[in-house]
Amino acid sequence: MARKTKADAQKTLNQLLDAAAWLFQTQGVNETTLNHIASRAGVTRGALYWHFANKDAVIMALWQRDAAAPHASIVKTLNNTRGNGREFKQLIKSQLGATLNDAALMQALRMILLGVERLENDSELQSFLASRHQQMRDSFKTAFKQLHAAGKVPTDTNPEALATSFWAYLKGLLQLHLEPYNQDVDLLRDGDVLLDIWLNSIISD
Amino acid sequence: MARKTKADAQKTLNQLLDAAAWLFQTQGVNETTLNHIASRAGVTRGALYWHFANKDAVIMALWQRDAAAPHASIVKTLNNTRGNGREFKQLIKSQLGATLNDAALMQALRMILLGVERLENDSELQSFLASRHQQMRDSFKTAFKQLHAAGKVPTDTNPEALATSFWAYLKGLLQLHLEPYNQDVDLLRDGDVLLDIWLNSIISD
DNA sequence: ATTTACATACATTCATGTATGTTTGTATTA
DNA sequence: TAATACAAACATACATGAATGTATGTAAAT
Repeated sequence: MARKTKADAQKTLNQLLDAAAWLFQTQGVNETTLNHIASRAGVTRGALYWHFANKDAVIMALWQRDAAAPHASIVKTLNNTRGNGREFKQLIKSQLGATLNDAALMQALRMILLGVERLENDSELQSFLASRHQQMRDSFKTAFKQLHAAGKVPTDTNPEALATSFWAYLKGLLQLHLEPYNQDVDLLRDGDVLLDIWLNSIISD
Repeated sequence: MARKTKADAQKTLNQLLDAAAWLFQTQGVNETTLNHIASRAGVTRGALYWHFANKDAVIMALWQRDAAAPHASIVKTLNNTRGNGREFKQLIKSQLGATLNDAALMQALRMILLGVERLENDSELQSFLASRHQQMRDSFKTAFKQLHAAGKVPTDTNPEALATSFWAYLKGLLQLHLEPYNQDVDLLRDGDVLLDIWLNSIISD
């Protein structure tokens, strides 16, 4: 009803994003309606439509707030990787640990890895997500090219294939971790072991 | 309008499933409505509701028709694996190839790997899919226990962890293959190479 | 005074589920 | 074997609810 101060408005915006993140995680993205989000944030859809154009905009804003910085950091780190095997392994494991412990980031990841189908949609969100995926894939490619040049990975294997392989492995692990199906996969507990299975078999120190 | 013979009814049932599979693949499961399915099958929702209780029932019927047999075959084969490394690798690669070339099965897989979010839903479909996942995971566990007992995998690593690792890898590869994001991952072309990266690094002949 | 930051109200569309109607295949009976 | 009853295999119609988007109202900050 009453107009809020600019700080208050920013606060409700964050409350909307918090509500969205929580709902996306607990009931899924597709099952979450704008009314759910607004209600849980203690406002009406009017407020939501003031801050966001639609649901896709909420999703992208969530990414910007919670995942953009960590994502950029990881990409940058990977791109700066020298061909040091031990360092790379350490880096991956610490980054995974940090990711798993960042609740907001994990919610964003869950959203991306599990929550978005949208094939033909050709929406802005679609290309938005595609570009983030591409950034990660590319940074892994350059990292593995470095390792390849330094002779830390089997030289008879295409470094791009290795990058694809590891990227698939990472996504698969996160998938298992996030899926409700199997409760026995817990990366917080077994992440290092599982990563080592791939890393130590492929990359030398 | 008119009543059909029993064979005709079975035909429309299959047409409904075909339509559902096509739509699930091209527009996604969540975006596909019962009306879409019925229209594409050349009938009305009345026919669909005659054959299926709801959308979940359609999904499960699709699995039964297209994926149940291959799935059971793979599970059985894995469970019967002796600790022969070379044989296991060959088996995996041939099974993946057969899977990729089975269009109907791939549609079902896409549905399962990409198309179903449904977390809290606690539906029959949810537990249905969970049980198939469990069957696959379990069969990989027994296979890797055999390989472990035969000394074909690093004996200092828990065979269950190896099974989880490979299962994650497989799911990740299929994910990359199916996702619209990256067109450059094609398992039909690179599947053997990518599988070998993991298999040859972990399993000895 | 004007614009911000919402709440409220409205219009519309769409998806689901169910109820009912209709035709014809099929079994039953005489 | 022909008439009849029943049920299968749908189509049609309806009732309902939910979600979206937009338009409008409004109180306070600036």
